[in-house]
Parts: sequence; structure tokens; C-alpha cells
Amino acid sequence: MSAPIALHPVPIDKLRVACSTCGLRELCLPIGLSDEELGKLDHLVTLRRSFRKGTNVYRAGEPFDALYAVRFGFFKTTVTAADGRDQVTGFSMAGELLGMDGIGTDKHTCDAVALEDSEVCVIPYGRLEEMSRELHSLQHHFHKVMSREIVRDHGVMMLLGSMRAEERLAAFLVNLSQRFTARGYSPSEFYLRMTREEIGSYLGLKLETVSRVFSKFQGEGLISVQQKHVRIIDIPRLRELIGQRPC
Amino acid sequence: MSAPIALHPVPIDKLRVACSTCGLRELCLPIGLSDEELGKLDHLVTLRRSFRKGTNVYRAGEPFDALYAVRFGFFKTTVTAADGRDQVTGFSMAGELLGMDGIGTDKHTCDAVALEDSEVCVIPYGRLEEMSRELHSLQHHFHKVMSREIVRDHGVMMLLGSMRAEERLAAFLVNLSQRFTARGYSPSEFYLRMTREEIGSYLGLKLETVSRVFSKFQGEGLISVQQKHVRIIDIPRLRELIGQRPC
DNA sequence: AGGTCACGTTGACATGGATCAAGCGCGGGA
DNA sequence: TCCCGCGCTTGATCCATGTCAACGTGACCT
Repeated sequence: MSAPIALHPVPIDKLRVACSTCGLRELCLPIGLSDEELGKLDHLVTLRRSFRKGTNVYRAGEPFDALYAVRFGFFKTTVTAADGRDQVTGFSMAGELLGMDGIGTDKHTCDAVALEDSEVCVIPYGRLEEMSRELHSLQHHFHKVMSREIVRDHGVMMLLGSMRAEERLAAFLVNLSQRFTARGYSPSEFYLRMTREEIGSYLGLKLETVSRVFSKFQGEGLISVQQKHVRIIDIPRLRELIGQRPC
Repeated sequence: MSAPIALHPVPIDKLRVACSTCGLRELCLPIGLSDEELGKLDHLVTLRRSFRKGTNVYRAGEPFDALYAVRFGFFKTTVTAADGRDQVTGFSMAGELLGMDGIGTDKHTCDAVALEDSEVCVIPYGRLEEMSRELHSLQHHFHKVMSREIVRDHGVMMLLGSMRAEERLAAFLVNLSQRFTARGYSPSEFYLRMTREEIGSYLGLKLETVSRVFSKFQGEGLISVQQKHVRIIDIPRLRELIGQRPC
């Protein structure tokens, strides 16, 4: 069992190939397009691909020719150093875009791996550039998506560069909670798709430390954890931990 | 004295307002444009701005409306957490682009500060979008620049998430060396424009640690340091430290 | 020329998180 | 239903880096 606990979930069964009828259009690339523009986008995105848990969407070094919009499921992206160590650089869920690392060199520079059975829409990159010359709001929105990725990365640098283990994990949980909320799932109860080791890699910690901090948070009544099932009990205090007003 | 030690430097005194005659055109936004296209770009970039050491190009929260191409000088970018801690996210030198963090939200999300007297070309963002609809290679190159920024950020995550202090500083020095080389300066001898504290913030280390590792490298004959003046003696061994073949 | 101050170095000590090691629990397969 | 193995938890110990403190040094101001 790895589906999230749905409160008012996006109706996945009603998704169709076309962006114009996709339940994710408010989260994904089509944000802000008019109906007419959306119709044009349907010609851009025609192919879907499924990935079983553990399989790669792409690998570092492979030629780049498309971006991938996550339709459902969960992915991690990892970079590998010259000496073989790897580092998780992010986790992607429905409506998020994979593959932007490849534009700069025409080769992918990281691996994208499905953490559960998942599906993506394939966005041929050349067509995206063509079409964004025509549709100004597509162009602008695509730029925004890339820019937000840069801003997200800055947040991770802050996390890795100047936060302590507890703050990192709190930030991670708060971030997941927000993203699940935006997708119509519970803000306080969800299944982690990644292992402790993957969380640790992302947060610059060892898996034992991740496990210990989970236990500590549980002991303090902030969350309850049982393997991959997490329930957040006290979001305001988690937010305080990372220096945000409870809000 | 803070100018780099020039071997065959880009002739700064010959730079003009126009991209078409700018000595940085092989490093900056115009890469790959034809002469005719370059001429059009001259209408995009018409304004230059100077910044004294310590002044801001922009601050987090300010409205975003332009990108800035570094003409000469040196900048740092920093993000500030809710609780006031800040984190250096990068250092920028001639030919590099500042401000892409602002596209996503129409507000800047970090501060950009001159580390020495510097100058930038102002690229009004709306005009850049317009013009990149017309000039395909400008569009593509701009996408590449953003993508490379994402890839660079992944490298920093790797550094912060899974390297030890010595590896981080070695990677930092090798990276600076490469960038100076690309600009026609000595690969092995340069002045650091940033303090130990800024290096430390960027690398997720305290300034004392940075200082100690510099001293250690010096003791091992890898480099010689005297305040901000660094001479790299053994690049191959520095590369080995970060797991790269000496190359 | 001398004073001042920001920046850098170095030492002694503290500690958060890593490492090493043992055992547990749950899901999947036969 | 039982077994197996991966992933998780927890404890004991270690060590890289942080912290605190003192001092050095070069640049700039007057």
C-alpha cells in the first residue's frame, strides 16, 4: 500500500492525454493558458510513459531531448560524483517537471528514478521551444518553472549549509506536507515513498540520524511515524523549528 | 590591489556598450549568435550600471524586472532564512548572469552584492522574452544558461551533502581556477575577493575550518596562501582530492 | 608614522552526527 | 503459514568540525 491518503484527491481516473482536460493543469506546464492556447498545447504533449518502481526515466550521460511532466507517482533525482558517491537532489511528484538539467549540455546530468509505479507526459523539448515562441504565456511560465527550480535549489543549499539535523528534517516534512496539500491530499498524513537512506542523502545526513530524529520528533509529540507512514501532529511547532512563524 | 593576475586578459578597456563588440561575447548571453543577430541584441542591452564594493545589485523581496550580466568585478549571492541566518549561494564573475531567481515570482529571492567595484549590463527581462521569440539561438542559449545554473546548484548540493571539508575547499579552488582560466587569467594564481566567512558560508563550513584547511593544504605543498592571495601549486593532487582523475 | 579595525590564524576543548554493531519487523515469495 | 531479506531502529563509541578565545597582520585613516 503506497497510495497517499486522499481527502479530496485529484481525480486521477479522469485524466486524459490532452493537457486541456488534465486534472493537473493548474499545477503543471499549462498554468495560465487560455482555452485556445491549451488546445494548441495538446499537440505538444501527446506521449505518455509509465515507469515501474525502481526504473529510470533517464540516466546521467544520456542524450537529452525531452522534459517529463509527472502525471502520477513519485520520483527521485540523483547526481553521481566522479568517485561514485551519489546525492539525491530532489523528489518529484504530480505536476512537477523532470529533465531540465539536460538543456544546458544536451545530455542529462542526473538520474531520475521512479520510487513507485508512475507515469509521465513526454514533452519533446524542441517542440516546447517552438511553441513557446508562439504562446507567450507558455514561454513565460516555462521560464518561471526553471527559475523556481533554481530558487528551490537555493533553499536546499541553505538547508545543507546552515541547518542542523532536526531543522533539516522538519523543513523536509513541512515541504512535503505543503506539496501534498497543494495536490488535494492530507497535509498531516502521508506515506513516504523514499527510504531513510534517500531522505538522508537529500538532507546530507546518514540514515541512522534520520531514523533517530524521526524517533525524537515522535517522542516529543510532533509527529507519529511507523515505517513509511507519517502523521504530522504539530505543524506549528515543526515550523518554529525551522524559524518560520507558525502561520 | 584586487585585480587578478593577468596572463592574457580579456581587454577590458576595449569593452563597449554593444554586445556585438563586447570582449565577453563568447562567455555571455550572445554565445552562438550570428553577426546580424548580435546587432539586434545591441538594442536589448543598452544600460550599464556600476556598483561599488559592498553595494547591492538587488535585494530579496524587491520587484524583479531585469537580469544582469557581469561585465567586470565580482559578486556574491545570498539567501536569508526566516530566522536571519544567511547562506552564500554563489559567486559570479565576468560573463555570468545574475537575477534568474526573480523570474519565478516576479520578486528577487536573494541578495546580490558586489565584492569589489564592479559593472553589469542591464537586460530588461520583458525585452529578453520578446527578443528570444525572434532569435531562436538567443532563446535556446538563455535556456541553456538557466539549465546550467540548475546543474551548478546540483554540484553544490553534492558538495554540501556528501563531501568533507578538505574536499569542499579543493572543489572550490579547482572551480575558481577553471573559471579564471576561461577568462584568460592564470589558472594557478589569483586573489580571492571573498572573506573566509563567505567561503565558509558557501561551503557549509565555519571560517576557522576554512582557514585551517587552507593552512593544511599549504603545509602539504598543494597551494600557497597569504591572506587573499592564492597560488595553486599542485592542481592534479587537488583534483584527486575531489575524486576526479588529474586530467 | 601611528592607531585602529576588520580579517585571518591558531590552539584548546566541546559536541553533533558518523560509524560500527546488534537486533527487530514487515512484506513478499514459496 | 513460514521463512527470508531489506529497511528500520537503537545503543555505544569515535571523530570531524564547531565553538570559544587569544593573538597576528595588513589596509586604511588621520
